[in-house]
Order: sequence, then C-alpha cells, then structure tokens
Amino acid sequence: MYRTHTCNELRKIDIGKQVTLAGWVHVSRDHGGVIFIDLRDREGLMQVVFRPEENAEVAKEAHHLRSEDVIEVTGRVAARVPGTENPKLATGDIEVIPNRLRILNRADALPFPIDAEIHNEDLRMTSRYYDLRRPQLSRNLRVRHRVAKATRDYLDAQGYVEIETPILSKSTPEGARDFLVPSRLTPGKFYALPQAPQQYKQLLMVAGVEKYFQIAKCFRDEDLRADRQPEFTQIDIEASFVTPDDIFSLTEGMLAAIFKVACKIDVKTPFDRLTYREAVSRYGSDKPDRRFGIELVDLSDDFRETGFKVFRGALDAGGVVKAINVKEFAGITIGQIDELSEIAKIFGAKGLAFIKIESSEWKSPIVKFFSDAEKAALQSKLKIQEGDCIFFAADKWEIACEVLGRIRLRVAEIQNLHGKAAKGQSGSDWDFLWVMDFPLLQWSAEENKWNAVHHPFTRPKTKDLALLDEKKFSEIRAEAYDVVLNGVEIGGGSMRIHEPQLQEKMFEALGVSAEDRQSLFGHLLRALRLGAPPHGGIALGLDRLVMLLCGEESIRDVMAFPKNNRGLDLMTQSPADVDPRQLRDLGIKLAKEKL
RNA sequence: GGAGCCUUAGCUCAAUUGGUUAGAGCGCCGCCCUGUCACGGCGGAGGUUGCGGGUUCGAGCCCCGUAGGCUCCGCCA
Repeated sequence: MYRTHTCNELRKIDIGKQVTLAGWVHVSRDHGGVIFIDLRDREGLMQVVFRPEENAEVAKEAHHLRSEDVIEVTGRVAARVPGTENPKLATGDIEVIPNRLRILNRADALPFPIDAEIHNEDLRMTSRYYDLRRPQLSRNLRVRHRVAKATRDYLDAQGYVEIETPILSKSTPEGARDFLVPSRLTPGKFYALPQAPQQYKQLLMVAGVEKYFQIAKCFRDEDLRADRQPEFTQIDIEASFVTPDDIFSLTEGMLAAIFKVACKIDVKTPFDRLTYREAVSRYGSDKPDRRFGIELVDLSDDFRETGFKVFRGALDAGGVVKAINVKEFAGITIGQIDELSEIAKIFGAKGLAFIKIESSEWKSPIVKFFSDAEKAALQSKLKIQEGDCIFFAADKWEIACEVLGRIRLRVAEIQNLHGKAAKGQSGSDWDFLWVMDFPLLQWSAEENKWNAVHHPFTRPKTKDLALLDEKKFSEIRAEAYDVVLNGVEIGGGSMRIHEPQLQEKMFEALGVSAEDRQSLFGHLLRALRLGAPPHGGIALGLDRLVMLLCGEESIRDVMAFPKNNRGLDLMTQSPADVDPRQLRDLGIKLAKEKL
C-alpha cells in the first residue's frame, strides 16, 4: 500500500495518527538541519518535516530531494509549532513527521516551473503530461468530468439512452472537410470520420429509440482556432415526437443541472429567445453577447431623403443605415479609429463614419452633410450625450449589421465591458439565450448554388413550406436554433425532415443529383419511407461549455492532449510518416508534388 | 489562401540613440544554514539574441527574406 491518506485529507483531529502519504515533491525548503517538504498529490498539499533529531538517517536522505521527485513517506501526524501554522493551506495546522522515506522515482531538471503562468504553449504542449500536473489544468479536467457525469445523470433521468455510433463512417459531400481512413479490405475505398453523428441519430429515431444521446467525438478537417480543434466532443441529443419547445426545456434543464452539479452555479431558466433576424438587427451577430448594451439602432427612415451621398446611395440600393452609441468613448484615439475602420473594411464596409461628442460639439467629418432634422433624429434615437461616440454603417442589411456587430465587440473589449458585467449585477455573469428561425438556405456565389445553413436534413418552418415550392429560397426560415452563452455558440439543433418527399425536395433545392441522392443518402431516404417519426434534437459543444465554466479562453485548456494551431501534436509528433509497407497494404501511393 | 502580434540563458523578462565582455530573478550544480511555507546566504555553470542575407567602422536593436508560435479573416452542413 502506497498511502493511507491523500495530501488534503488530514486535519487537527488526526494528530497522533501514523499515516503514509505518496506524491510529488512540490517544493523543498532545506535549512541544513530541518527540511520542509510540501508533498503534493491531486488533492492538495501536506507539509512533511524531516528533523535530524527525530530520525537522522531519513533526514539525511531528504537533503537530496528535488522538485517533482515522487516519494512515499510514513510518519506521525503532529501539530505545528505554535505560531507557524499556515492559514493558506487546508492542512496548514498540521504536518507529518516521517520515520520512513521511500523515493519512488526521481525527476530530471524541469522544463518549466509548475507554479508559474507559462505563456509558451509550444513548450507546454511538448511536455503536456507535466503541464497537466499544474493545478489549474488538473482542475479543468475534473470540471470536465463532472460536466460529462452531470449530463449523463440528467439525460438518464429523463429517459434518454446513450448509444454509440460508428467512428468509421461514410464521407458526405455537404459540410466540413472529412478526415479519411483508407480501407485495407476494400482497396481504394475510404471511411470518413464523422463530423457529427447526425445521420446515425436520425436513423436511431427511425429505429424507435425515441430518446437518444451520446457524448460523441466529432472530426472536422478544417483550420483551427482557439475554440476549434480537429477532434472535439459534442453532447449529442435526438428525440422523437418533440417540438422545439421540448428540446428547449430539456436543454435548459440539462444546462442548469450541469452548472449546478459541476460548479454550484444557479442558472436562470427558461432562457430568452431571439429570432435570427432580431439578434442580427440588434446586436449585429447571430450569437450576441448581451452582457453589455450598445445595441444597433436603425436610422434608415430618417435618412431616406438625405443629401449625404454615402447614406443615400446605400438606402437607394435597398440597404440600411444603422448606428451604435458608445458611451464615454469620445476620447477615442486616432489609432483606435484606424483599427476600427480596418475591422469595418474586413467585414465589407467601405469605411466607418463616426461622431465624437466633445465639449458639447459634434466632431465628425460627416456631420456637415446632415440636415437639422437628421441631426434631431440622431439626437433622439441615439440619446446622444456628452462623451458619446457614434459609429455608422450604411450598406446591405447583412453587412451593415455585421460591421457594427464587430465594432461593438471590439469597443467592448477596449472598454473592458465584459469584465465589468461579470463583476456587476449577479445573473448577468451567465447570459444564456436561444437564437431561432435561422434561414434554411444560403446562396454560395463561389459554388453558384444554394447551401444548407444548418444541414440538409433541417426542417423548414411549416409556415414557409410554400416558399420552397415557389423557390423563394432566401426567404425560407428553418426550424433551427442555437443556444448561446456570453456571446459563444455552445450548441445548435433543429427539427428534422421525416417525410421522404420533403427530403427529396430539399436535396433538389441543394442541387444534389438524383444519382448522388441514392448513392450518398439512399439509406436515409429508404429509412424515412419505413415509418420515420417526427424528430429533432440538438448538439452542444462540450469543450466550449467546459471552457466557459473554467473561465478559459481556449478549448485547448480543457482538453488533455490538444493539437496546436496547425493540427500538430507536439508531444507525440503526430501526424508522422508511416512505414511504406503500411501504405502498400492500403494500396496508397504518395503523390510527389505534395511532399 | 490572407492579415496582425511575437521569438534574447531551461523558464519569466531586461539591455538608453545602433556602441565595451548581452544582464536580472527563478531553476540547475557546489558549499553553508534547525521552524520554513516564493525560506535565506555565498559561489559556479549556462547564450550561434529562431535561421539566412543586407546596411554600417560597429547590429539583439535598422532593412529584406525565411521558419516557428499565437490570434483573427477565409473555411468550420
């Protein structure tokens, strides 16, 4: 037996007990005579005191201990010398006086200090097994475990059944780029790793499972981001005979249970609901961060007849004029204006007009073009006061909204409004909401075809079904929804198409040929013809959820062994070359120009 | 595919306008130290300033290129 207790288990009441502890040497303080060791395991720290007068031989050994050596000590629990208690430690009133020391393993010189903030992620990833010993990361992994456990417990209690679906799956044309796996037994053919268990879970509905869930690994071969990894985990849910309201309340209950169980946080339910149109109009984003204000204001009607050509041109072309009012921002610097203008251009605006209100004056390159009536409209609609800074966008609705939405986020960042909100009124720390009624289809100029905004199995809203026959594709709304937390999309789902005729219509709209429909989706279409119940569901990004719960800014910090920016695992050095014989077995030859 | 920021000792960082032998703290090695908890003291080792080129009497610093890291855009049904 290596230990009788953990390093965060013993208290005053245990004084006098003979115990054995095992763990890592966190720090050693060697006074030449007496030696203090903070012994660390995953639960915490316990001070171990080696005294020559107690046991000269053991004390002598202890001189050689270095950080991260793995040891086992046996001794008695003692009260600390009065006045030397450490209130910073849970075990700070006591210490262990060992009569035996076993060195289980030595540690080399360490790649970086374990108790400091390390920004060199490259280095951390190379020695990830060591990096993960750091308390913050080990806490994150345990939060993640509790989230998964709470999810399973909640869904189990609701009658949901966890079912695994294949990892070796089939490539489909829509959506993200697939990871391919060559088949040895069928040379020249490939499996694909699932981007999501979407089709399988729908087929489980046809199978009569009625309530399915899975904590599912998903794979997408796309470029990485702080919140995007090539493999990630979804809480995947699907149910039969449900409406969106059923999915909303199930998800709300589940998230409340997760936050309560994993982090003792009370989540207010039900969540607010916004339509896609409303979210984009008011916040310039389909995943609005509502922890601060700065809502977009529509000024189109006030400038319909304006002499200011930039606004007039946008309106005459069917666009809009919108603005945001940023309080206490009139002190904006030239550099910041330039930066915001740059952002505006990246997202499609021709420029970024602004008005600073300083010394009761409207300072702006454009205000001279405005009539008195237009100024009055601005004054009342934007509630302009001293110190405000107004930004304008005049463009197509989508572009004007997105530009101001991005400016809004950047300005909030500059003003540190997220931080203020988090410290401010309780309840605003965790702002959940539903965004619903997304468009069903989106025109891709690049591919010269209509694409599914969500996926091709998403159900159009019943009210909009006629628009599908009329081929008014841009106007069709989907029975689809996202759940958003603090401006981060943490999940999304939809009601699915369960009628084979409607699914065929949808494929037709998407330009999937009759041949492809059979070869790629034949199994699904056949299944729909065999008594498929109405069904729908949702998938939540487990990594992002845990990231937010842990207060982290990257999902890498809540994954044990993530990949870097370029999809490399610096610890194992993967991806890597393979033995040519493996390629031969698979009938694969590498093209020279790719090497 | 594109943009931005970054790269100096094992780690975190410094180095004035381009100017002597590139420094400090932590870590490491050695010695000392009996109540510390970021223990303390003395000494020591450790550097191709990411790499390549250029300008210059002289480059860590300026210029060009390149590699790597991170963030973002595109991409992510």
